[in-house]
Amino acid sequence: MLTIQQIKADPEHVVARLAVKGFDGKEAIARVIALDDRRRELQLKNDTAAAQLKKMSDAIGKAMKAGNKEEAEAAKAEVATLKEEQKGYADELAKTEADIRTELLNIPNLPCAMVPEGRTAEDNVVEKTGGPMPNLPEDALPHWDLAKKYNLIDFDLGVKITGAGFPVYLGKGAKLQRALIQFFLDEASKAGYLEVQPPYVVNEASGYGTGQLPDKEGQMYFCPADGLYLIPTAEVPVTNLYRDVIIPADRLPIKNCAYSACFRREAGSYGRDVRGLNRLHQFDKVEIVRIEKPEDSYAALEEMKDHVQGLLEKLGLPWHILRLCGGDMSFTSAITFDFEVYSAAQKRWLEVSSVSNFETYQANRLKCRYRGEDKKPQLCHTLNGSALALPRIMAALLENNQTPAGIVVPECLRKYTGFDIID
RNA sequence: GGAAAGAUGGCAGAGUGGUCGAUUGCGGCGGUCUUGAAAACCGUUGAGGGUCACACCUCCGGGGGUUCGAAUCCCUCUCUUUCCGCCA
Repeated sequence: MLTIQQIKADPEHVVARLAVKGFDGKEAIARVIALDDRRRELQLKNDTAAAQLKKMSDAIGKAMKAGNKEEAEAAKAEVATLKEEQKGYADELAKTEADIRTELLNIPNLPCAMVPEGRTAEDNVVEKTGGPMPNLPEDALPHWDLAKKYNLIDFDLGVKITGAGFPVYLGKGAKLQRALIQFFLDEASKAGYLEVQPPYVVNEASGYGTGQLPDKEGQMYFCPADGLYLIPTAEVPVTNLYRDVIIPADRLPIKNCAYSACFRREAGSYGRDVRGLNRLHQFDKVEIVRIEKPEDSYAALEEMKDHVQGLLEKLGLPWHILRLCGGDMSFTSAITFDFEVYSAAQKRWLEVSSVSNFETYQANRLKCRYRGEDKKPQLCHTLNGSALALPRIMAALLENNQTPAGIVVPECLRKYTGFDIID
C-alpha cells in the first residue's frame, strides 16, 4: 500500500497518477489525509493523558510503599476520571488507524512516470520485437490438436479427476514440461538467482503481504478448514520470506527464483481464451523475485527483462514486449512489462511473462525494510517476473515447431528431454 | 487424532503486580591495547508514533478483562515445540 508520507507529500500528484490507472482517488486521498490529521490529534491527546496517568500511578505506588494510605486513596479517585478520558482517545485512535489502513488497502499503487496512458490492453505499447516468425502451412494444427495427435496432454482425463483447466500431461508432454522447468531454473541460477522451494499454500498474512488480499480474494483457491490459500504464483511465498524483516544494506540485492505450481480460479474467463493451454486453473511457472534498494530497482527491472528475453531467444520463439498502459496494469504494480509469444497456429499472441516493479507498495505492506547508511530502516523495492510460465510456452512450441516429421524440440531443451523430436 | 509445554529485543535466555523497554550471555558496531590480527578490557546496540530537535507515548504472539498500576494475574484466539498414534 501507499505510505501516508507519499500521499501527504503531494496529494495532487498522487491523484493524478492514480487517474492514469483509471482510478478516481480524489475522495479516498482526501479521506486518508483527513483521517491522518485526526490521528495525529488523537495521538497527542492520548499521549498526554497516558503520560499523566503513568505519573500518577507511580506516585500512588510510592505513597503505598511509604505507608501513606489516605494519600494513595485520594489519588486513586483522581485517576479514575482521567483514565476514562484516556480510554476514549485510545479507542478512537485505534479506530482511526484501522480506517486509514482500510482506505490505503483499497488504493492501488501509483504508476511510475514511464507508464503510458490508456484504458485497456489495446493501449499497451509494443516496445520491442524479436525471434523468428514461423512460416506454417494453412493446415497447421493448434496445440490442443497436436497434444491429442501425439498423446502429450489429456484434457478430458483432467476433467474427469478434477475439472476443466486441470490438464494431465503424458509421456513426452510430461517430459517436455519437466525439461522447461529445469531449463528455466538453471538459467536463473546462472544469472545469480538463489533457487527456493516454497510451500504452495500460504496463510492470510502472506496474501495481504503481496497484495492478493483483499484485492483478488475470489481468484485464489481457499481451504477454509485451515484458513490457507493456494498460491496463484510463487511470488507470494517467496516475497513473503522477507515480510517483517530489516535487511542489512550489504545483503541487498536479494535475488531468488522458484519453481511452483500455480493455482488460479480464473472466475469470469471463458471462450477461446480458455481453450487448450491458454488459460488453466493449475499451471507451472518459474518466478524470479528481487528485493532492491530504491535507487537500484529500475536497473534491476531492465536486467530482469533482459533475462526473460534471453530465455525466449534460446527457445527460438517469436516474442514481443509490451509496456502496459495504466489501465491494464495490476493493482500493486508501478510498472509492468508483459512478454508475449506468437502462437502461429492460433495466430495470436500469448502472454508468457509479466515483469513488474512494485517500488515500495508491496514492501510497505510486507514491512520489508533495509538499514542504510543513516541507520534508519527504510522500505525496499520489490520486483518480480515470470521466467517463465509454462503452458503458453508449451502451446507456442508445439504449434510453431510442428513439421511433417513431428514437433522439433528446441536445442536448449534437448539435454533435459533426452529426445529432439516428438513423433 | 490424543496429551503436555511454550510464545520476551538479531539469537539464546532471565524476569510472576510498582521507575522493566525489560538482568545477563552471544552476535553487531565504536574504542583501548597491538606492526597487524586474535585475546582481553571499556563503551554502545530493538521497532513504531511524535518533535525542527528534545520531551512524550506505544509495543514482552493477537484480542479482551482484573487493577491506581500488568511482561507478570484471569479469559480467549492463533501459532510453535515435544511425546503418543497414524502415515509419505
